[in-house]
Amino acid sequence: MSGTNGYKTRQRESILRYMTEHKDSHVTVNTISDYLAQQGTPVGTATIYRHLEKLVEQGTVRKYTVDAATGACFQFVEADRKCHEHYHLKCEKCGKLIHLKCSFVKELEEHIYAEHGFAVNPLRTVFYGVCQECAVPAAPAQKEEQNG
Amino acid sequence: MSGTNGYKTRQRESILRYMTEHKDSHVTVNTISDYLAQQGTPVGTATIYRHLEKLVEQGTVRKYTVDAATGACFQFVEADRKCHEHYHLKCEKCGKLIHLKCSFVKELEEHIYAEHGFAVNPLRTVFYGVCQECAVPAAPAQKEEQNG
DNA sequence: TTGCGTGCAAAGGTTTTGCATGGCA
DNA sequence: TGCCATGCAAAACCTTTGCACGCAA
Repeated sequence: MSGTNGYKTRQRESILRYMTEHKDSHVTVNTISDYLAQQGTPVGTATIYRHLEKLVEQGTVRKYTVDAATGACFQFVEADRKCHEHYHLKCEKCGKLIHLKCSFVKELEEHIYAEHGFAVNPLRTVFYGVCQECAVPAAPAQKEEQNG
Repeated sequence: MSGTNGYKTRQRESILRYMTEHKDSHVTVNTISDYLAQQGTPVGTATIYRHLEKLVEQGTVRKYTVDAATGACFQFVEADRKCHEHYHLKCEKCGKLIHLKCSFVKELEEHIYAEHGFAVNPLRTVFYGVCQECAVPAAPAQKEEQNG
């Protein structure tokens, strides 16, 4: 984190560009790898992991580990946006990820810090539950797959 | 649940007993496997996974996937307790898991349901952040601890 | 030139699966 | 007896690591 943060390489550019161009979606290393390969600018898996690790440390990218078999999901984080007010809701049935922009959560965050001495990290915290569509009793999906 | 849920076997009893006796801590499959082996009642890894999977579906056990390398953590859930008001705070630095009993969170839960149409599942939701001890640069709490 | 960045492959880990056997009902 | 449960091992998966080479600075 001190000063210069690495060389400017083709691989780094490709990864960073991909992340910025997909800032609203959650992607896996596999997704990135496949995409870059199709674009004619393939990047080794290990390299992707190494870059993503640094980006997570910097706070440029946030990381979710939903499942060990599925692998980790990464999402680009804009420095300009108020990402500390930006939480996520993840539906346990359809796997959909919903962006939650809500001042109420911000209040809770302050409450937990003031009363419980715990500084919540919105970048990592995910609310699990059931979304509106999946809650409809007409279609009680029991065992759905986990997509992104 | 759908009627009879499997045979009553020694392995099943061992796993269930272990989970109920460790309801306050978070254990991995490896932990369970080692413990049962030491107790003289070894159970195959695959069997543990298969049982745990069913227990998670039933809601008897909750599952956390912190890291792909570390593996999933499982915790027994008591049906009697008001677990729907019981959230968890997990420190990203020392790994400590804190139980949060707070009416404010309950309010947020209702707000999200009413305003955003999303039914939060407290059994699965974990707030990530930094605990009081680790926030002080002088004395960080012990590492790698996963009880709670 | 210096030393980080990269890719390949192997190693490490957790989790799943196939199949023959064992045991509950 | 019928069929689920079990265990073993292999497979599948994501992720990390070692090493030789390439390339930015």
